Amino acid sequence: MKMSTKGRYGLRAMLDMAIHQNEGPIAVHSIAERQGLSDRYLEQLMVPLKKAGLVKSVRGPQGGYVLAKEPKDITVGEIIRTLEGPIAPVDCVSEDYPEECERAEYCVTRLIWSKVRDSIAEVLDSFSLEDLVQESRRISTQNRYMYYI
Amino acid sequence: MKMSTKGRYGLRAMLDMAIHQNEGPIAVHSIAERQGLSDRYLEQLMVPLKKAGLVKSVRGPQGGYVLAKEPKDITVGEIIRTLEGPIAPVDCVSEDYPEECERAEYCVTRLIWSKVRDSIAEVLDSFSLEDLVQESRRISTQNRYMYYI
DNA sequence: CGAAACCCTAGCGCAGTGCTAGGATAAAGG
DNA sequence: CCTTTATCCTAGCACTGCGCTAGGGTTTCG
Repeated sequence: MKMSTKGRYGLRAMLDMAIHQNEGPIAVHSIAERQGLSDRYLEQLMVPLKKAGLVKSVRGPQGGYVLAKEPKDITVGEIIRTLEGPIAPVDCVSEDYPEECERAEYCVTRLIWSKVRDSIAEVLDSFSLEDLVQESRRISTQNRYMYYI
Repeated sequence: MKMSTKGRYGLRAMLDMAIHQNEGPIAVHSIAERQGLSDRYLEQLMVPLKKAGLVKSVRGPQGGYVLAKEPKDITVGEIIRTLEGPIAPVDCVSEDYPEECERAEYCVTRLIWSKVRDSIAEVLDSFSLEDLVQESRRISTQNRYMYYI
């Protein structure tokens, strides 16, 4: 039941972009530097994010990535699903195309997994990037007006 | 964010034992047969369950495993934690010994992960084996009094 | 004594993770 | 035009854990 670095790094990158939203396109290497991540690896995570319509890219010098929507319209759930796939503690209760076994109809444990899935989704969908930016500001102003993520 | 077969098979085995609780010690191979699992593999899952005090073993012929507590006193959460380890979508919010990085204090995304952890734990801890047995009976009586899991 | 069960350890193929690497392509600035 | 700066695209690779299989050893009942 572990989240991979894809979801974690991706969320941090998206939050970083939301915080620096008014600074024009942001290069991957500058996000990676601030976040202490490999830029070549982070680069790869931007591909699905772009495909999903969460970010837009600008090529060439002074290029980089921009959020494709307002932070308030991007939920954590969207980001995680884009990078980690549909939420599913087990395949038979996947949000997309659950691979139900022949016992599914009578499966009691399956009820548990679907409740777990829903509770995870509920948390992830209840937070927008905007919420995280505000929370970040709140924490940071308590610490010499520095932005930490 | 996937549960491994350890937790899934283990929970099914425990539920199977709860359903056949009044039949004395239950051999691993009979559980495996009913559940369609490899008995040698299931055998290995019994080791941590025994260590955790969830089941007791009886050796020799007519031996097998018995629940060490009443089904109502065994939660799904206990079983899953025993087989999958502490609940933790990421290591820095593990229930046991979170490996906090130096940014933990100011980390906004960490707040999300801790809420995810809590919501998972809340679901898993709210169900006992007794609950599942009853649910199983309810479903099964709708289907010719057969026990499905 | 022998069969039936639990117990213990080792190994192994497979898939996914978390990168690194080498380039190709586009665009802005001189 | 040409260099620089960035995104884009593909490949590969070490490592880890998963999901078993296998070969025994040990206890206990009839």
